[in-house]
Amino acid sequence: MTQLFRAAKQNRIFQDVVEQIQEAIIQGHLKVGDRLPAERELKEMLQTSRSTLREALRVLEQKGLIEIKLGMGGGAMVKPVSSDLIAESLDLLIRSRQVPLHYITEFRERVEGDVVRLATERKTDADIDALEKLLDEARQCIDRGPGAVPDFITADINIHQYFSKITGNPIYISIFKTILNSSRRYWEEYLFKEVSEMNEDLRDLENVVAAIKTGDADSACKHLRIHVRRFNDYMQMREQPQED
Amino acid sequence: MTQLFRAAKQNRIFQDVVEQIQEAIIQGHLKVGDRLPAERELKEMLQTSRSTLREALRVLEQKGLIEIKLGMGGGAMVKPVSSDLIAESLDLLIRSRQVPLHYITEFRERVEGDVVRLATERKTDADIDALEKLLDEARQCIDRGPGAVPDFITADINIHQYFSKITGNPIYISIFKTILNSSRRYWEEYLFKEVSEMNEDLRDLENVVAAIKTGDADSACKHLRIHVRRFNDYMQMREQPQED
DNA sequence: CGTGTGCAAATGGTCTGACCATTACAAATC
DNA sequence: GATTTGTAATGGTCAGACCATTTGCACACG
Repeated sequence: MTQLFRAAKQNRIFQDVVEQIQEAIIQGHLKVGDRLPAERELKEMLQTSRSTLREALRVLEQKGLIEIKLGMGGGAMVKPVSSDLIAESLDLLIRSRQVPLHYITEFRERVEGDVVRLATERKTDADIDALEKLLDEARQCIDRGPGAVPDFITADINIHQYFSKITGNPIYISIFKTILNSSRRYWEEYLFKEVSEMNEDLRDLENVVAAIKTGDADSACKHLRIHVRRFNDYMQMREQPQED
Repeated sequence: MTQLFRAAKQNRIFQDVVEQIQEAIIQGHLKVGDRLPAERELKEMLQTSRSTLREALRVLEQKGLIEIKLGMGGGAMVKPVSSDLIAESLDLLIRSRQVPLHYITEFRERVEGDVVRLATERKTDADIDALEKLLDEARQCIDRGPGAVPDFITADINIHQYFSKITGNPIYISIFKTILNSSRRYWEEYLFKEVSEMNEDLRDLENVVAAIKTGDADSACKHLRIHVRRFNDYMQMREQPQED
């Protein structure tokens, strides 16, 4: 009765292997950058077959805990846990349309509104410069005409993403990186069919940046929320044109 | 030149298989509840080996796209994409301590503050009843003495989680489900060593619920933020007692 | 007729051993 | 010294076998 518990392993040995390695990483016994033994060694240590071990490695890789390189000197390395892990899940959520658009919008409207508040408090002069440069890029895309819409969307995303970067909080940064990139396909499909809409979008963002610059958090938040809400309404109108 | 592109498959055939099946699911060719062919059939259709196919299935399973059951009549079923997918990523983030506690707290303080605002707007009488019942459970745990601390924490988590449920927004629900459960280990380690602290915690929550009940969103938000901040400070003091 | 029991088939899980493809490094060659 | 070539380590793939679990059906038994 010395080792209490251990060795249940339901069915599914590979799950057991996953948990052992994952725990070793989280507990710090395996540090970032460490290399796991080669598969043919590891299978001996774990007393399992190579196929089973490899299934476990696939899971760990998908979890973002390890990275596997090919060839001699390759193998499984422990990866730094990145907030980007949240990305794929959110992306799947949005792409599979399991979550109605209005929930995504509600989340974005409120949380990003809060983000620009934080950004207003924490901005530096360099941040303002960077934002104005990004606004300029967007402006140039509009001048280049309808062919530049994808670039305009990219510039738009960069601006929104920059707001979260100013907060310095990796959770905000990661969540917005995901939600913006996942929403991109909607924008490409439904928005910016006319130049006026690009101008409207740009004007909104200019207002937000101006408010951040002058330190008016309420105004920044307000303009951002109006902006998110308005373009959401455009998309919903065009997604379900049966509305009256 | 009829099939343009297809069949690049770098190295890593299983990746190719993952993408094909994933795309079929997202595009809707495979619907929720559909069963994939048995492994021995699928490997023929994809012209690959069973081991390679199985590595692909492990990845899809880890992504939460399919669920695999054992035995006759079992096999891989397409699962509804759940917001719970975000959970594991956040959990890994928090557990591996890659993100300093104060960022997590900042995120929680602000976003959960917003959640209780929403909850104040959307609550029903049944919600208030449920919340007061949960408060009562927490109260009873305190009466049961120090041994009931784990139960008290569970009750505490349930209350916070209920706030997000009232919003009805699956993104909020999923994010808080995760962040609360992941934080549990901190609370168990650092908090509630004395009854007074449990009482303090309970009083805070009672204030929030009371504000939600009377429809005072500002008050609900304020009390919640104070609460989150205060207990964060407790934890940080005890985590790094070298501070002066 | 109803019921329970056990067999059989389908299916995922594991194992073995082989071979291929890629990579790094060292040795040989110019 | 630079370039080429070989070699060994390592992950990727494959084929085929057997095991464990589950379901459903047939058959025996009451």
